[in-house]
Amino acid sequence: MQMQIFDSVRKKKLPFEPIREGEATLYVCGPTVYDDAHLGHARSALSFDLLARTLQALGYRVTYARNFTDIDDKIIKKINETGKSLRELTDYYIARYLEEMEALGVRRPDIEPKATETLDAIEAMITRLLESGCAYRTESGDIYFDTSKDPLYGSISHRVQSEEETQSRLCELKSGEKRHPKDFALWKACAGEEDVCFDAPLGSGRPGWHIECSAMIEKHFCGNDRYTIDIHGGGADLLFPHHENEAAQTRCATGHEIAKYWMHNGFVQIAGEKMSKSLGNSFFLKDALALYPGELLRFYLIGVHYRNDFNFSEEDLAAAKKRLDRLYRLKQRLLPGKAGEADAAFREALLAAMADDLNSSRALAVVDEMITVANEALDEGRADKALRRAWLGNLALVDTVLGVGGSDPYAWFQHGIAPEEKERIEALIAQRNEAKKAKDFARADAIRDELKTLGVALMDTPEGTKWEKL
RNA sequence: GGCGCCAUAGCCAAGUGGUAAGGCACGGGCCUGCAAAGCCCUGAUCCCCGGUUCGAAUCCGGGUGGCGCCUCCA
Repeated sequence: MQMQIFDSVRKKKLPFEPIREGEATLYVCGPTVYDDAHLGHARSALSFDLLARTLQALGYRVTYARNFTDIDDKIIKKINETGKSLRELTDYYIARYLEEMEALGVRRPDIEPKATETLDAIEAMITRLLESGCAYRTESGDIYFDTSKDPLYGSISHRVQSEEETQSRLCELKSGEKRHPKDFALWKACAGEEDVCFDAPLGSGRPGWHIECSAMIEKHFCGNDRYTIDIHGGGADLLFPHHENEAAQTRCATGHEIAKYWMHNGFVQIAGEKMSKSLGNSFFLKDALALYPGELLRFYLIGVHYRNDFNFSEEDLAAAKKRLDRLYRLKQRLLPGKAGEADAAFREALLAAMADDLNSSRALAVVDEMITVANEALDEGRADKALRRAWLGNLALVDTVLGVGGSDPYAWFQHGIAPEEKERIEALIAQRNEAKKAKDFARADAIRDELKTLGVALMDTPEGTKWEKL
């Protein structure tokens, strides 16, 4: 099956033709670890988790890297505010990030490079840029990339600067500082006591943000003479200037393009507005995960195509919960039982949706239709062992490709119930069944109402009474 | 100011030239002691105007509305 990818530089869907047959190399811009992750970080991680899973399901050998920016102005600011060490602070947020991503079912990338562990490659790349004249040093000791040296600068974001803008801004530039408004720092000279500096042949200082990704990619991937990696991903806000700058650095330092395809995920919005740290309207994952199962958040978030904006709302989340419940009810009907091979037509439809630029929304519709067909056959008593095994196989495939539906259905419906509470609920259900047996329906209904006030819904089935936490 | 994205039933959301997937909610039905669950049935001509075409939600032009990038940002 042919994977189609929407390339955000060429702005169209293209067949994915990797640098090396049967392999796929992926690099995604990860978080700057100075604060808790929010739903936007989850969206990005989830989008590219789906990409990695899909490519794997299509038979590619995937090498996936996602970085941690662990040296940056904001991190330094926070260190100075809190009195913590750089490592203390960044290790803490990295651990939190990884925990939260795990709760969302995001698989760990193969490579998780940190800026502070890539200084050798960063310095090597800056040195090359200085030697080739693509970078220059200012009086203060900072090193800047000279965007005017790259004729292809702007080709990633399609941004062309107007002459006027360039002229007017140029006048404001102080002498001794950067030469052009679009030039950006590769290396920042040590700014004193409050700064975090590394000793380097370039002079004591620290790397700029953009150079780290280029250096990491060069360090961990080899590519061919035209591209270093197949796919570069990240949030839509990184297209400019971050990715433009990355591309320029790599182009000037190595003579080839950094990536063959670029993919950018849309934003998570709260009440129709972009959620961001600077706007102060962040919905942090730690708060979301305290309220909802990670798997539900995942299911909710992948219900919208990755390139569209996602508007978060509690109502929509509740609807997503009901939709996922349906999957787990089917699974409950099929268990205990062994999963066999997934149905060929189902597999084809699911993978076709995902291979089409990660159409997870369509993939979920395929799953819903499968659930309906299975329930229908089950209702009509024509579900033989082979069918049941295939359906469990389908659900296993959904778990592999989409990362949802892999939990135990009982655990799913009884999320957050304490053992003693569970005992009490089951005792009440036993009493109700006694009453039902004695045809004392008034008492049976009274017990059901009592359970309802505890947030427990009952379902009488041929296999006994099932219950769910609402 | 420059550049870009989006606008589909009450809500969420696929669909990128051939006469509108799926989910939630609503209503009706089957099933059930009654429910719940499950299944069946029921709903939109796709923001507005104009154009291209045998044919457009899908292409082009012009509006209106929302959002984003241009500074750190997933």
